[in-house]
Amino acid sequence: MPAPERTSTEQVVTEARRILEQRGADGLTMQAVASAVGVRAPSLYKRVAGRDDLLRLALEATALEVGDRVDRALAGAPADARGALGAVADATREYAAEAPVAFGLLFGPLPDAARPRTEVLASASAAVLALGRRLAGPDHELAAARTITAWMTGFIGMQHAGAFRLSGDVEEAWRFGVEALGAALEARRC
Amino acid sequence: MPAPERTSTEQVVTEARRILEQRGADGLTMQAVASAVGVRAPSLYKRVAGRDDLLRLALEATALEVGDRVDRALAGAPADARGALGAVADATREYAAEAPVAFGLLFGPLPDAARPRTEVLASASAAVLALGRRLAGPDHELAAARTITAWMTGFIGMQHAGAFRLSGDVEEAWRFGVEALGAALEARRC
DNA sequence: ACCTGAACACCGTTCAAGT
DNA sequence: ACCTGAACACCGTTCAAGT
Repeated sequence: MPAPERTSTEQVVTEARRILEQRGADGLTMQAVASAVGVRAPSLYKRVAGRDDLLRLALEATALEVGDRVDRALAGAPADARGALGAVADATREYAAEAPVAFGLLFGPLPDAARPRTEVLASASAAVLALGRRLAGPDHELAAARTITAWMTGFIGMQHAGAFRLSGDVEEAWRFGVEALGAALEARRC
Repeated sequence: MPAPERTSTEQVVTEARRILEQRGADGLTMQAVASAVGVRAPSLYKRVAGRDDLLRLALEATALEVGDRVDRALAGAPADARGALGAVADATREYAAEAPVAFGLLFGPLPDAARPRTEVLASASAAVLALGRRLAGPDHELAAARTITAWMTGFIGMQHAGAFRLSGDVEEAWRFGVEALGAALEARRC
């Protein structure tokens, strides 16, 4: 005797991401998600293996969206490599401002079951890898891409953690970093 | 009628940090800490306001220890600014390897009550501020310090999140970043 | 003054029973 | 085939009662 589906994995993940941003990581409970999609908590286990699995799906969706945003920003970016770096960095930072909780969790300490799979992270950062090659040349493409990603995610994390609250111009520090990194990576090209 | 103290705030925080690293953030429960220090969970509320408050104390202790390590590394570092940057970066990364969970949480999304106070983060990063001045000069000291901290914490976070798992030499990427940043920041001095 | 057991509201998760 | 209520083990937190 079939029973009608009252929700879908997609809707479950969408609501999970909304709740994550609105109520924080602690607010992401199975009951909150269930009530948002109109079922009871046990029904969610037909769609996901558990809370950590649901968190992983939410974070992977976030990672893929970051990748999309970066791709789109690159399409409309200046032709020079340093201009492209600025476009990638700004697009990433803008996205992070829209989904700060998920973005912050992406590179933080997580239970294994909640950790985004490496392939998903890799596919989401393919554009940054190409940017590393444009800036620093093929010999240093991976190291350059990692330097860029590390700086961006670190800066954004510090900003949302309030580490910049006391003083100084955050925008200026961001532009300073973009320009310093762009110059440094180009100088390493061989 | 006084009752003897069976534990202390210091011991509670020490055990909380140990449990945090051994069992992860989810493993840090009031009951686990209470049993480690030899009392029942409700007794912990004589020492801390709640779980988030205890987490904050643990993270602040971690931040101060990072600062100590960096200070000591600087004392034995080469006299040139770029050598000092390498010493600071390596000391930070070594400490993060010893306490990856706490270090990763430090700049991640946290409930307000668990977030380390800005003054504590600032005092722990005073040495990096001085390093920023040595590298980039007084006009850019804050922006340079933020660039350094952002890159270090981002890199370390990515490493522990497993973002580097697939390929490439992580050590090479780290040294590449240190050298690129050192050169870039020195070039901005005026 | 600190510690405790008992209690409360809430979790994640399992599972037999419904349709 | 999916959904549900009931149940279980576990949380954080409060508080009256013990010493």
